[in-house]
Amino acid sequence: MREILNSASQTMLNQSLFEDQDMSSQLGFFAFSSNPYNLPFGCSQPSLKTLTAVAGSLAADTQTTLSESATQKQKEDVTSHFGEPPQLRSLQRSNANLWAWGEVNDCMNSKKNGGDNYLGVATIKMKKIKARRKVREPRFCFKTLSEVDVLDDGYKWRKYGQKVVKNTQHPRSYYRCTQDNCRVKKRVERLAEDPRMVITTYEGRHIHSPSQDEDDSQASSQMNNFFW
DNA sequence: CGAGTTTGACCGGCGC
DNA sequence: GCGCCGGTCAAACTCG
Repeated sequence: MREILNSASQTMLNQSLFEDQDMSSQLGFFAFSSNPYNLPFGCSQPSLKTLTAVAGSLAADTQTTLSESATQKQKEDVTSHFGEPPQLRSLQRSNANLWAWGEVNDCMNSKKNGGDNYLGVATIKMKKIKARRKVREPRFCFKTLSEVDVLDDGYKWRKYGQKVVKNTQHPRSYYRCTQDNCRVKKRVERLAEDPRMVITTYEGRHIHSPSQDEDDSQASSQMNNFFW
């Protein structure tokens, strides 16, 4: 799995996917059908682009895919934005997974249906969020099948709050990076529809390398590149 | 004893 | 203006 992650990381770096402009203006999700290594991976709306790049590296191993319920328009939009790489075709054909573009729109505290204007809705939400908080750090959100809430991403986190969010059974936990001067936060909650799924949202950029055991140092370093 | 967690209080944005 | 809600604070508590 680490090799796959590293490969995906390199692919994304090569394609300069994580530009601030994209990250700060868009929000999305990237989902995996299983995560036996208990590692967070994947990201965000750069999603359309990222999805294409990362899924190309991961699909065979993790059965990652656009959901069957993705509308034809959504698939066409992906194709029109980024061509039709082999990876994307493989995603569209896969029957294995469950993540819907509609769910992408619904996931962040919204009960509204994403519908056809899936990007439009996400953009509107981000504008609302920006209006509410003047400074909004880049955010990544992804969904992972995991029994544990807090995924080991190589960084040290300190919990600073927990909140029961309306219409959800499971509390949302708030974490901050323990490193001095590092203002990265993450939120962890379980998906109401499927409590086996953990939704992790990162906000901000780490200004340091992950703290890791020696065995993992190389991999974690590349994980760092993968995310930020 | 220091680091991390828990949890009720508080704050600010938003909708009505 | 008021109430709701998500996010944060901070004191008390737990753990190693």
